Amino acid sequence: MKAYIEKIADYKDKEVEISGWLYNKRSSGKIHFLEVRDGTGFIQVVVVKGQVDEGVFELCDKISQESSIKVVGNVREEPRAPGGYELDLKSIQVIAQAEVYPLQKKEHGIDFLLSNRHLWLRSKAPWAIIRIRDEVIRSIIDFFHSKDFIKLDAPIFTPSACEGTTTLFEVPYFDQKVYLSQSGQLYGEAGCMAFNKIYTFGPTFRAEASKTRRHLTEFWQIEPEVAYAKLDDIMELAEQFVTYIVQRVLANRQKELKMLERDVTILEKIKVPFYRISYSEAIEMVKKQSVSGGEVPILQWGDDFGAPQETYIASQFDKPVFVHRYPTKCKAFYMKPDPENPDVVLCTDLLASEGYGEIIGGSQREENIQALEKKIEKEGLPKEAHEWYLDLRRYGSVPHSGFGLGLERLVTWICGLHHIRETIPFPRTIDRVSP
RNA sequence: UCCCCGAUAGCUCAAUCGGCAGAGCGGCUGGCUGUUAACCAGUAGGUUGUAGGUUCGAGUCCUACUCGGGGAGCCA
Repeated sequence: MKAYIEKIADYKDKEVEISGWLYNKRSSGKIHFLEVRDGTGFIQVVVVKGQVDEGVFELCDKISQESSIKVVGNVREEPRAPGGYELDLKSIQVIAQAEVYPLQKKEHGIDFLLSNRHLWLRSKAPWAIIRIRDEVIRSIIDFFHSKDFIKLDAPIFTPSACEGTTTLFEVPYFDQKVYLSQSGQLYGEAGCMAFNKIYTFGPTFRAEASKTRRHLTEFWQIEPEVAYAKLDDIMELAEQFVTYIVQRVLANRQKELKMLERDVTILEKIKVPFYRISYSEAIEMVKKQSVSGGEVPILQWGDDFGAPQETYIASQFDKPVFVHRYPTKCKAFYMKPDPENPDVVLCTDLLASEGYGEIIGGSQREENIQALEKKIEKEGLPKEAHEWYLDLRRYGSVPHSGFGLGLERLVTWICGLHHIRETIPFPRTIDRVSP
């Protein structure tokens, strides 16, 4: 009976056939331990001399790492085996003997691993991370589906730059130039006027010359946009959203979190409501810390937070924290100023706990056409490019709000990783585009 | 774009004051009946990133370049 390792417990004391690859081999002369992976999991296969044909035993001694193999054997519960189950080998077929495999069980440098990313994906840590990423993606779709959001796919080719061209990738498009999308938001706003509740989910591109553990040039964004929603509504949506995803990963990817040695007690605390503080309160926190001898540089009201401030603020909380109402001058043109204080806008950033920093940025959008036109003019943005966007205010404008969540930053935090590049199958960074 | 660090065997790294380039892993050969990145013995494996300079002598010091890493700013 054909079986996948992921479901091996269902086949206890039965004979199964597993098609996979030889992950590792340990041998003691008259007993071989083959660690076999099939993509769905890892299992130890035992080959004892005398209990199998002499030819089978000899063959097992000669199979190289990562050779593709089919094994047939009996599934047995075994506490000494890494996965709790073991396969007693009956027969084995080598599909393709692998050449000497470049990746070893011992340590490797990051440059070597990234150059061999196509092979590195087979190793345990990348395998666990990408499976968690998949669970996050499934959770995102299920969450919005359960709330009757429509998935609206924003274009990847976009016409002339809406927010300036410095961080956009330019691509030739027949006899003109277009840019790779850096956000689906403006299209999402059009979508929410048509479908009320929508979300976009797709790759986005930023040509920022950023060289940090939090940046990729190609990354995936989820951007819900909701008609008639105010800032508070969107913060509630965001905390429910993040809570749902984290709890789903805890429920379905416990084994993978353990492989990554993630402290799940931290994740177990991720439940609504999250903390909420204003930008002004956050500035005060940083000041107070500095007065009592802290090392985080102090900021004046009106300055945007840098990495040290953001890390400090997030580290003061055991759950993610919303920082809302930033100074108007720090934020994008489409954000609506607070009617009670026009110096700040109705925006919110969600900072992940443990110093992982911003995972969500959102706001209530400016729905008044005059205010929006004034802002576009003031920031020197091309008016023609925004005409269709202004139409959304001309024809039945309503308050609306939305946010953007960076998939890879979320996965980095959930997995407790040091660097974002491990959360996407083939990372694109400023100086690496292959494999 | 700016600042800091690095490049030695297939991989991860040593090499004292400028004085014979070495270990583990991986490969190969052999041993081992419960291994967990198995272990033990033997063995092969080098244009020290590139180009130049100083020196009796350079992996080591100097200059430039290339590639990579870490951080800043900006952001998700």
